[in-house]
Amino acid sequence: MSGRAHRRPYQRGVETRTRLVEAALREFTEKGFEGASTRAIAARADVAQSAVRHHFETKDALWRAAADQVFGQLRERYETRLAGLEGVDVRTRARLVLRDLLLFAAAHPELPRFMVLEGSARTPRLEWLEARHLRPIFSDLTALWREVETEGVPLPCSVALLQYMVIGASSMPYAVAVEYQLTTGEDPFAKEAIEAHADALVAIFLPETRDARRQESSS
Amino acid sequence: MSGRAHRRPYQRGVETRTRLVEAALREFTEKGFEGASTRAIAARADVAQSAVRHHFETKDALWRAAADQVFGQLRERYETRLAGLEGVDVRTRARLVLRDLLLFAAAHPELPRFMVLEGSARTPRLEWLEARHLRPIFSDLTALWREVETEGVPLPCSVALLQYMVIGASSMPYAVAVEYQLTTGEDPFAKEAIEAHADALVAIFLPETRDARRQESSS
DNA sequence: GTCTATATTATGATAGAC
DNA sequence: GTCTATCATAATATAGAC
Repeated sequence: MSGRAHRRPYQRGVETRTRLVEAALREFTEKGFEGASTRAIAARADVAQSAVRHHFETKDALWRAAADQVFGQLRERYETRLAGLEGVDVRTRARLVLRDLLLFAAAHPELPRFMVLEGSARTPRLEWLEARHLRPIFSDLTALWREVETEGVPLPCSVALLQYMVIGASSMPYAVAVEYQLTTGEDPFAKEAIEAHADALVAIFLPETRDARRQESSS
Repeated sequence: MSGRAHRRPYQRGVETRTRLVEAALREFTEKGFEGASTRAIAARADVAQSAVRHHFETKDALWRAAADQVFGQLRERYETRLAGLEGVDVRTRARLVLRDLLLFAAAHPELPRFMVLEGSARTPRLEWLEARHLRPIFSDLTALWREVETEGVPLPCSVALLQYMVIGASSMPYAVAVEYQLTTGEDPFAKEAIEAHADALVAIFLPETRDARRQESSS
C-alpha cells in the first residue's frame, strides 16, 4: 500500500483489481454470496466501494472473477502435474494426483468452500461454476479413476460417489479449519498434519493391499 | 395450513414456531447466516416477518433454534443407537455408528452444511455451536475410535484427522447435492446410492483386511 | 398470537469531481 | 483510475391494532 501512489495509473488499476479479487475470495467463501457485501470487500481491499463497479460492473462478476482465480490455479497446477507424469503407471499417477488435490485444498481452502457454499441450490452461479470449472475437472478425474479400475484395482463404489468421498475426505479439515482447531485443538495447516493427512488419504483410497492381493493370486 | 385457523391459539403458536424453525433451517443452510433474511424465512413459513421477533427475539436466536433442531436429532439418534449396542464388539459398533452418521447426513444434509458454513471464521455462532453440539459429539466419537484402536486396529492417522475425513467422505454428496446431480447426473439421495455409499464408507475406513491380517499374524 | 406499518440501518448501484 | 456523495432498495428490529 505504501508504494501505491508512486505507481503508474495502469499498474495501480491492475493492483486494485487484484486486491479486490483476493478480498472477494475471502469474503465470499467466508459468508457466501449474499452474505458478503461489496462494501466489506472493498474495505478489506482498502479501496473505495465504487471501485467494484469500475473493475467488475456487478457483484456477480466479481464473484466469478474470484472463482476463476482459485479454480484457474487448480486446473493449471493439475494439468502441469499430469503433463509431467506421462508414461508413469496409473496407480502412481493416481496417488500423486490425490496428494496434489489435497495439498491444493490445504493451500486454498477457498476452493472446497466455493463448492459447498454454492452446491445446495440451483442458482445461476452454480450452473456457471459447474459448466466452467467443475465439469472439466470432474471429467479428467473420472477418466483417471476409470483407468485405475481398468488396471484391475477394484473401486469401492461408483466413480461419482468415490469422487465426492475423496473431495470430502481431503478438503474437510481445511474447509472448516477454525472449527477443526476448536474441536480438536490441533492446527490442520501444520506441515506435519498435512503430510499425515495426505499419507492417510492415499492409504485409504488407494491401499497397497488390494493390488498386493491381486498380484499374489495372479502370480 | 388448511386447518390452521381452526386450531386453538396455543397450538397455532407452536405450529408457527415449528414452521419458522423448519424454514430457517433451510434458508440458513442454503445461504448462510448473513445471506438468509428473516423476511425470506417468514415468507417460506408463510407467516408475518414480525413473528420472528415474537417467537425468537432475534435472528441469532432463530439460528440457534434451527441448529438445536438438527443437532438435537442427531444426538438423540446417536445415543439411542449406542444404548442398543451395549455388549456388542467394538468393530461392529464402530461400523454401525459410521453407517448411522452417514444415513443421518443423507436424511439431514443441513447438518454438514451448518458445520461448513460456520466453520471458517471464529464467530460467536461457531463458538456456541462448538460448545453446545460439536464438542460432545466429537468427544463420543473420539472415545469410540480410541476403543477401536485399543482392539488392535491400526488407525491411518490421528483421530482428529480421521474424524474430519469420515465426516467429509460421508456427508459431501448430500451437502452439495444439487452440484452432485449436475456434475454426475446421478441422484445422491436415491436409496441404492445411499446404501452403496454406506457400504463403501465402512469398507474404506474399517476394512476387513486390517483385522484379518492381524489375526493371521497373531494366530 | 398474529398482523400491518414503520424506524433505522446497510446494501448494490450510480453520478460526478479530480 | 480513484474518490466522495447519493439514490433506491432491502434488511433487522420495533410499535401498536386486532
